[in-house]
Amino acid sequence: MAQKLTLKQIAKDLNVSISTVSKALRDSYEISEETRSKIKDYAKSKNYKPNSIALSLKNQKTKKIGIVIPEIVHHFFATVISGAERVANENGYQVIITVSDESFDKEVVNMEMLANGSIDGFIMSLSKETMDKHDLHHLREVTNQGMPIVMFDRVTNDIACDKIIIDDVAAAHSATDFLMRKGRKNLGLITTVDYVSVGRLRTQGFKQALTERGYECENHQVLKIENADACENEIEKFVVGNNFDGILAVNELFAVTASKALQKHGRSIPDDIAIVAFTDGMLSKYASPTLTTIGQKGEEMGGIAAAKLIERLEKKESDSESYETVIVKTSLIERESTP
Amino acid sequence: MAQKLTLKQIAKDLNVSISTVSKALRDSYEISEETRSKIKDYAKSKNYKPNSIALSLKNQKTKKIGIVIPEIVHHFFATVISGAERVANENGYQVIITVSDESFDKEVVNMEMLANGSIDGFIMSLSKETMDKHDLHHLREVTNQGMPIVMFDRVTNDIACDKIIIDDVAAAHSATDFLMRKGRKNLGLITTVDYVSVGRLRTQGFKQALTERGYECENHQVLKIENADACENEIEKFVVGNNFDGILAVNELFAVTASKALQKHGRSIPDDIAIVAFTDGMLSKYASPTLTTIGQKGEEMGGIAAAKLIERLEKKESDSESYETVIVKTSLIERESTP
DNA sequence: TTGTAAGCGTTATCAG
DNA sequence: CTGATAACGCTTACAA
Repeated sequence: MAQKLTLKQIAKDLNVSISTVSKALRDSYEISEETRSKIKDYAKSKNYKPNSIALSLKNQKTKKIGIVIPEIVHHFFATVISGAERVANENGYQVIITVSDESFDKEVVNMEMLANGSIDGFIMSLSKETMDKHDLHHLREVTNQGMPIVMFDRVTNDIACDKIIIDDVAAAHSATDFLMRKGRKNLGLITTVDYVSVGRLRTQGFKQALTERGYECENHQVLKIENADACENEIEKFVVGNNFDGILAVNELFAVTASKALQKHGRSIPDDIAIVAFTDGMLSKYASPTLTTIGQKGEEMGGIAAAKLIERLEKKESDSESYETVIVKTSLIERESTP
Repeated sequence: MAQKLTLKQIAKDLNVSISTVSKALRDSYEISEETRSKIKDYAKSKNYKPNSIALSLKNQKTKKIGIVIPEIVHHFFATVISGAERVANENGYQVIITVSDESFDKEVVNMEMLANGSIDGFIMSLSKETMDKHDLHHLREVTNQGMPIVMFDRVTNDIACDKIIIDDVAAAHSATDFLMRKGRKNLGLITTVDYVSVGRLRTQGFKQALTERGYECENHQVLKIENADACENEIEKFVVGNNFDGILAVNELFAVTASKALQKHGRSIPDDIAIVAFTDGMLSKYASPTLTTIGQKGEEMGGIAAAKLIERLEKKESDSESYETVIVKTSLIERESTP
């Protein structure tokens, strides 16, 4: 069990000073060709790798990015991580993941742990509880220290930072429009409670599309789900008890649940009732019938978030205190659940 | 943008020495009640948090665990991360995630990066390519340095480390048995190529169960999928072209694909043909019909892996060079795809 | 009770 | 061309 090789050890083994070793390995012109290659050969043969912790301390940067998400066992967030990880790696960064479990307290604790020098910046999506309480002191503390944050999906305008979102209003609007163009007139929306920003915005887009076409959007056409784990009965009652010919759902889970409930009651999809869902994940592709979805481009959002963050980390600080909001285009992926 | 607070800064602000501050904050008996509370109050008011990088360097331990997995957008691996992250956090550790994308080279690079002091130990599942080439030098290098590895799911016996697996042979055996007890006589297996350890072992369990009951397992009863991204046609041909009344699939994706192909050809599930799949994920719960599965307990495996690793990290080194293999019990979750 | 100094592994500055 | 020294932030003998 060979001890980890350090500059000191190499210096001792080769009877030179530590700084000579350091310089030789970094190809300094100050070191003679001879010693340089002697040292480099030795280092290579022993597979020397500089200690990244020491470098972090010295350089005051860790080359690590903290990702804070509400959940990891969730297709959308997993794709975001995937995209962020890829771009981070391409730029010599690594990602540290923490999960808030939709809890404000866990979000605070996780961010405090990471902010103590472990990382250079954050990529995050707010927990439900944080959005509900709207307590953002932990985020302010981080930005006040000069540590940049890039938010995605569930964001807030009350923190100075870059944001990566999809245009939820427009996407919901165009999906609703799509259903109406297919001749559907009685539309139902299955969404989340309003404090979840994406749910609220999608609801807004849905309603806008309806009123623009002169439909009134009665309250009973919108179902707001508080707890996704126990939504089955609610959704069944909603879709079966109303005379819809089209459904828009803000995520796959709500959509599949609705689809199954409808089929159980003998309704045919898409003939009797069409379904469009947000989030293009596994369920949509493999449900029966397959679901028409609005792709959320998680991979892309994650990649952009990482790129933005790294860009900010690497440019001379102090300049450009202007933050940007990137809106990632969504696209409708038509499958069997719409005619 | 307040600069990050350090001991040095506190010492200067309060006109004491750095070590006095350090000791006071750690409640050393050496420091007088008065200075101690003065320092602690000040630190608290300014929200001082020790720099974790400096601590890592000093203590030669990072309190970080590296997780190396083949894929992250994959329900099973996501659950493993979730379990590992939870247990790690409970013990004051954080997790750094890297993804090999099933590539040997990426696995090597990722592990080398992390092994340079960034983490205290690894939790990992081998990439397909690594299993295929069976080149394990990067793993040996890590263990030779005295850095522990805990492997899960896709493991090898050629590295001295703890392992967390399910009993794939037994699970496949009992699932096959289950189908036979339901009166099914013509069974098909959809599995992966043999170098993926779990695929090989599950195939073995399947065959064992058949021969024990006196069936011969002809080759055409086993379909080995090389590339999961393009398996649709292969699976369709296999399940439709043979006269099966039962199918065992080594993952959900193969199972759902088979299910849809069969339904397309007018076969009824489970009446004409029953299906059992490994991995209890989203697809199984929401497919039509819902799938009977063998739960793989990813969350539990991740938790055990983290616990084992942390246990090894925190016990006096040198002792106990004996490694353990934990076999996590699986359970059959019966749903609509079996009678 | 407080402070000084060495050390963790690096790099950078400056002296020899 | 090579080496000693300080610094990054923290802990801990040891000195005062």
